[in-house]
Amino acid sequence: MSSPREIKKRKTKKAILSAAIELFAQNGFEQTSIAQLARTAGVGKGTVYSYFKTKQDILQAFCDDELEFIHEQLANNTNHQAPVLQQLLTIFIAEFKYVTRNPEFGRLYMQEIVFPRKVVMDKHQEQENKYFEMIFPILTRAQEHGELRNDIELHYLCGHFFALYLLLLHAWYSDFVTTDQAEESLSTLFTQALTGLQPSKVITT
Amino acid sequence: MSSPREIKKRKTKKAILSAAIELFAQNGFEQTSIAQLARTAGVGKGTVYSYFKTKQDILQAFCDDELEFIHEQLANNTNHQAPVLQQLLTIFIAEFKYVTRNPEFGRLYMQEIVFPRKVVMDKHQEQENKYFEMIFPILTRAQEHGELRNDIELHYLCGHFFALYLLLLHAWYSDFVTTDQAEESLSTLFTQALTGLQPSKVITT
DNA sequence: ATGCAAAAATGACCGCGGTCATTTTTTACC
DNA sequence: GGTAAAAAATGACCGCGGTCATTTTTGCAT
Repeated sequence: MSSPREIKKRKTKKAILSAAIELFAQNGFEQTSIAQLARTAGVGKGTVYSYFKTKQDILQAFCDDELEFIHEQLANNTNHQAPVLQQLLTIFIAEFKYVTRNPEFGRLYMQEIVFPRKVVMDKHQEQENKYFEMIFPILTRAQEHGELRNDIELHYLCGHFFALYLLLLHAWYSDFVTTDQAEESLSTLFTQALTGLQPSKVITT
Repeated sequence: MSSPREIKKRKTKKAILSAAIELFAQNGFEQTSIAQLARTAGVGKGTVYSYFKTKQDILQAFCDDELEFIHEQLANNTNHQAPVLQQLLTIFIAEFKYVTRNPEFGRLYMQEIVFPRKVVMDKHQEQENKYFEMIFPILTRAQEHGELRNDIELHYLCGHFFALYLLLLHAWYSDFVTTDQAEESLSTLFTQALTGLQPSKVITT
């Protein structure tokens, strides 16, 4: 699998991605043309399109890589003894910070993640599974510890928290909450979701 | 406000929107060019852009109008005595059905609603307020009836349900749930959100 | 080394969304 | 009705994302 051909291809792909990172960061996504990107990467315009289907895909590939790195970081540094609320907050806020660091990238990235085109579904499924793999263990442990109901399917449980994370991002992009307020808001939402939206008629211990 | 000029402008705008509806429905959004749209509407290409900032805005205007109509319909036909779960389900499923009828439109529409560009923020705020105006009364009544906790701010309460609605759309666009399963899934999610994700140590009545 | 087929790179080319200087239409005033 | 200023309509034009027939490079058998 490491024929000289493959090696060169990988190098070219890296070159394109490096050029993309540099130019996107410097001039923004929309303001960077493929021609310019190709020139910076030292390849022809057509070459770019033999490595990436669309301009979007270039951004997607970059963001996916970065996020994967962050997830690995988190996975290794998570305190599995901490309350589930704390663990999830840490993960989602880290992701939030990353996604909103460059609002333009984040917007385009999330648009594609949440409402994917059929074209990129395969990549998307794969990414989603990685996501589950990160969250599921935390939720399972929490279920075992009695922190979470175990009559709720893991996908649903995961969905609730993901949904609130999406809500936070929506609120941020709509200027309802600032970056400073993000953690507090998400914490409130998570807590409310845990305790339930309807009044409990009795005292909870 | 009804000077002959205004009247003609409205007529032109209608013509453009009508052409858009026809062509978008017939050939899809991406496959419809502004030149073609302008020809069908019987105006010049530039004229289209003096009525709408971007191609996206045309779709947005169309969807907004339609959804407003649906909301009015619902507002008049809602049974305010029904359980809050039922009322919310009716509204969100109606909206879901509409948004997913044409997956391509729905995707582009939701992408813009959930992660708006700064450019269209004004329109967006306005739309969001209309949304609150529809949901708030239901939630307030539910709070008064003791169906919902009244120590949760209305925006947050609204957010929880909206978040789960977004999750449903995400799941649908990711092929996790089919249209048939939508209502059941959303019902499950809403119920879980109401009762809470953590075990209640006691009996709820 | 040489020839040759497969793979990779290329840039001219296309139709598109969007702009803007110019033209056409409308309005208001005498 | 004449006319000048304001408003609206227009399409040639631009740079873009994306395609594809052609050229260049590569890997391999001789």
